[in-house]
Amino acid sequence: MVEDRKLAVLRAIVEDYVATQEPVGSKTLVERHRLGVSPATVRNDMAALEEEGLIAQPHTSAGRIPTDKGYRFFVDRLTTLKAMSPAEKRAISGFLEGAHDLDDVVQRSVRLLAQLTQQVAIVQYPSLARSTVRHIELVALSATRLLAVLIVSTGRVEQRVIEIPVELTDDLLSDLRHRLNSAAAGERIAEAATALGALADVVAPEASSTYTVVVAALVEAMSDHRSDERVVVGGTANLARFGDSFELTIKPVLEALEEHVVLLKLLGDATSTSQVTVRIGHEGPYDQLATTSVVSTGYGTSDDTLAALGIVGPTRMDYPGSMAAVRAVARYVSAHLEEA
Amino acid sequence: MVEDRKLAVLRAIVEDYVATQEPVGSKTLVERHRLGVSPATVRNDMAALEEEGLIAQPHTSAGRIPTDKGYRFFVDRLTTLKAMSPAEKRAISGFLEGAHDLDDVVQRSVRLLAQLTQQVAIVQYPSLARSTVRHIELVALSATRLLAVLIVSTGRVEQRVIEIPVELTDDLLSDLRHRLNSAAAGERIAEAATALGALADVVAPEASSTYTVVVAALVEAMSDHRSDERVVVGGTANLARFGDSFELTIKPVLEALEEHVVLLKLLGDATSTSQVTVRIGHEGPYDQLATTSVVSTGYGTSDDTLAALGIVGPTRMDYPGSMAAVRAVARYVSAHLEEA
DNA sequence: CTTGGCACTCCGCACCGTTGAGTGCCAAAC
DNA sequence: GTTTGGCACTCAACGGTGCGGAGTGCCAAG
Repeated sequence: MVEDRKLAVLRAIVEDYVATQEPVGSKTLVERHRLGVSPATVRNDMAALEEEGLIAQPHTSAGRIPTDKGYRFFVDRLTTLKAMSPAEKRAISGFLEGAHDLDDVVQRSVRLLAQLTQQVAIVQYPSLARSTVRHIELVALSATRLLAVLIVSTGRVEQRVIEIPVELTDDLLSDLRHRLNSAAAGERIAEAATALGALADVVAPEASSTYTVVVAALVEAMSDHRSDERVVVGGTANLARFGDSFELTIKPVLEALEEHVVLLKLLGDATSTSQVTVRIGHEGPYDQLATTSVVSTGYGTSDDTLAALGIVGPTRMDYPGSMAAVRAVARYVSAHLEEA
Repeated sequence: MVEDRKLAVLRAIVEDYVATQEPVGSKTLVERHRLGVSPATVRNDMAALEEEGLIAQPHTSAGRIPTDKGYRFFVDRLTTLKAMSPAEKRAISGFLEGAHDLDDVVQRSVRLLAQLTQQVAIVQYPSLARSTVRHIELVALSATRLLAVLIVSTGRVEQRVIEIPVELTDDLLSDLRHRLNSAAAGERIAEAATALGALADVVAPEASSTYTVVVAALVEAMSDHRSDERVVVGGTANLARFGDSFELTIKPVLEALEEHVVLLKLLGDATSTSQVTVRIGHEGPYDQLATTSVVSTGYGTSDDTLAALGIVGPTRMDYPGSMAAVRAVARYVSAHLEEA
């Protein structure tokens, strides 16, 4: 009974603080939420909550704000994920509707997520490593230059321009094309790479040098993890709502957003789970981002998560709303990728 | 003689203000620049410059700062574009070296430009409309689904998944592929689109429905101006150096950077000229960006400018340096595109 | 366990004089 | 005619001071 009220108080503090961005005192609390008890009682509860490290006072004669631990508790125990309203659902699927390009899908997802959550959104490109080869195309640019194009199931396209040691003939080219595709098409990237390597023996000796460079370039493209590191950011303008000190809060975030490596680390383990993950303040790996939280999740086909997406915002954020939005967008994007 | 000194004073004011971000007074001015006259003389000159609207005082007992008109004068008449140092040149070409992808090139250019100028950098993707068709590829996904891939000279790749009304055969596919490529390959996008349309008659009647949908999809992809609107932004963290009021200066810029349409308007006419264009403060189309300037230029092959790139920063910026960097990067990127 | 009362703390704000950089103007010097 | 030193004036920035009020902790009574 008493314990229940304490949690209600914690919830009320979190909600109020998130809404007003100001430390919340006992009086305002009983006014805004029908707690049915007096401010004095609430004060006692607050003292207990502070004892447990769930809330804190910025200074003696101020109201309380939740600590990271308090938010954690709130997220883990006091939150049920809001479902999206039908209108929101329509908005989401409508927003993704017109995209025919992978770039398009990613770009739209970022905007969508940023708009829904009013935070900074991050979307990682689907990992090359976990997708399958759709097609390999070879285009002759000149007698000794070749463009190799690798088209992957998610819609990603990798290209390489290759210098060929001998002159190309149409026959050689179509033979090569055929061999490459029958070996690799439909395979997952890793298998495709080994399959291509294994082909080396079967080739007529006069073509083998050409073959070698082409395969090498393709394998290189397949194992190019740079492309896994591709990440898109949006909604930076939402940082304006922080209201916080620019130097202390916004600058580090902007800097982090510039560094894709950092972003990937922020999205972190989310890549490999379809659960929504929340990382609050100091729980993250960067001290400079001690006042920011990350809400992220993996997305991809039903079999497999391909990449992660999420949002970055102040620890003082609307967790239920953000989590719901992140989950919803991930689902819709996954569905969209599935059908394409 | 006297006129000359007045201009020297203007130049000194601009340079000092850019360096210190603080209004500059007559005394500091004679100390830092060897003007060979007394502060009182400088004060007279300043009064004259203020009369002409080239400088202004934020308040009565403060130093002077250049007006937009003052910067304009400085840029037009007092600036000679610094050449890049050999070290910088090496850095630039080295930075672009490893890029094999168009995405890569664009991405690297943005970072490069942001780093060189310490400002926010913007790079527009090469316009589809002004490039030529390199190759068209058709990949059968299933009996009635087809992936059409359009590869363009700049390295851009457009894809469309197409539902086919009748079952596909290998023969039909390779016939189609051959016809499409011989009609379109090497042509500029606009010509290619019409050439494809004109082919309609030549096709065997049983294939004509397939032909129609494929051509329609390709023409649609070619005339898709969304892709011309693609723009990449980098160096947002450099906004931190503004030191200016967040709400008044940084927020509007962040908002503008979110809107690609706005960005394209900012780059503006630069697309069609290889000259470096400077737009100072209120000269731009957005009132909210009255305290920011844009330095931009077109880039592309030697025959043709394909797109624009540039930087956005406070009106109080290092114009000679920024202009030199923008010009240099544009040149190197152009060269890089040329050879690929 | 809850509540009203009360003394206490301390932030935020407004007010205020001081300081100093910078100006404009003028009369003398070049 | 230009340049210069001198001088009075202006005004933002800064540090100190003094409330007012929100919020607390504690205690004794319900």
